[in-house]
Amino acid sequence: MNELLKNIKITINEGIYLKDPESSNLGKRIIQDGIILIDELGFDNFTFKKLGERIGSNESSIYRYFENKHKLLVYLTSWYWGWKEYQLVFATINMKDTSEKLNKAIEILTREVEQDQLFSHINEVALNKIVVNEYSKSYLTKEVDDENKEGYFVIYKRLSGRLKELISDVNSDYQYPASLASTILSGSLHQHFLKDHFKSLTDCSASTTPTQYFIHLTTKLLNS
Amino acid sequence: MNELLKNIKITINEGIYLKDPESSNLGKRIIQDGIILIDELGFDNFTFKKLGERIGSNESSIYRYFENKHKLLVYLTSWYWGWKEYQLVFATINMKDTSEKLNKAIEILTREVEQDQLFSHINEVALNKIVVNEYSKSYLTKEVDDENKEGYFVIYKRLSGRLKELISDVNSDYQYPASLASTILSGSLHQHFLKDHFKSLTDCSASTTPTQYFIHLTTKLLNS
DNA sequence: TCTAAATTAATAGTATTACTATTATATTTG
DNA sequence: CAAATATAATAGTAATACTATTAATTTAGA
Repeated sequence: MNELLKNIKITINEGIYLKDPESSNLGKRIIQDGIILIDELGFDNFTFKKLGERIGSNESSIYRYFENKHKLLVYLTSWYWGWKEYQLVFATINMKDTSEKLNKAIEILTREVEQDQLFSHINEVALNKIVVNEYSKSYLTKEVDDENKEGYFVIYKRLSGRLKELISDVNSDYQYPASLASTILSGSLHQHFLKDHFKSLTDCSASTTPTQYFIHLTTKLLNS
Repeated sequence: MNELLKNIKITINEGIYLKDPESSNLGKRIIQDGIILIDELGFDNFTFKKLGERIGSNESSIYRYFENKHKLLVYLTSWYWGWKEYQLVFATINMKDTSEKLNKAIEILTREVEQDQLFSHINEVALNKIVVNEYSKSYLTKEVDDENKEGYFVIYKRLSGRLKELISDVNSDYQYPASLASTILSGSLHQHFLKDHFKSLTDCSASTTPTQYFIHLTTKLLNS
């Protein structure tokens, strides 16, 4: 089993990068240290120059992998959602009960992230923090429609679609499965953000998790 | 009544601006044309230089009102939430039935925005688009905790608190009133965004509104 | 109404960002 | 081992996000 897993690679749309960062050592360092540095500085303060300094390489070399830092963010967050999708599919594949399956999916998509040994150069905990703090910046742009057409957000859309299907499998009469799926996905990031910065705006805390909130909400909505 | 309304001014935390833009003609043009220009260019491409050119004034004059464009965004979005709060309070003040009151509040907070004649130099339709596309950028920063301490987000927090109270008034046993309130507020912006750019991720469209989705969701959740 | 104070406009300048281009030096591959 | 490819170093540009200074204009008070 572990041998099989070693061959898993999360596939990212080729239009997002100029050169596949998985194809070289420098590329992997760009990803590995890029994640750490964006987490540390925040995306707004992050520059390729700073990343170059950090990895002992040159700004211009990084530009040979990614056109600009926005594309790097799209790459990293796509990877994150691909990783979540893989977990979701893997964990629910043998489940038969639709409610159990949906609850498992919600758990995977809303829970606190832990390090995954499978992808050694990726710090998933830091990457999750990037997704919570910066994901919306990747699509809240004037170029969103063009980039969407180019397939930059396919992984996220596919994941949201899977969740929507699971919702409809539990209750095919529910009228808003797509909206509920997107509410869970983006709402979960938001609740995690609120518990770290705006405690008064959420009931989530150390003892109450976004997972509990969203499972309760979904259960109530679908079981009438 | 109209005379009374004419004196309404939405009060913004003084730390957000250097000089009150409501206090001068130039200040009002900064707000009025700032809204149009941010809507047109997107916040990322917006600069004080471009705004200066547009209003026939100088970049450095704008800096005397706002330290930087981030503060202008915080100002504009605060104003927006203050405007929504005023609508909410005004519309629900004489209502007795708690469910009716909550539904009215959700309607006000999630509906399509229309021009308000009361505030002549503010284009609320454009401002709403700014809030949908840019609001999260105002708090997804490394400075969020400091700015929160300074009171930059009080209006939004107060509004979310009001919604939370209305939720609890309908069903005091519901365990997640604060999370539900923030889910409705930020989720509504998100659903509006999705229907414009990612139709497959939402059930909202010309015929189905975010208001319907959130009222259905809230009703189901609170009435057991 | 005149003067002083305050505001605004114009100009210039700086550090940083977000790149591009060129060339030199490694490294890999056939 | 040569050729191809990748990387590093250097330099340069246009735009951004400001700050400082001074001049012109407006406003407010005596």
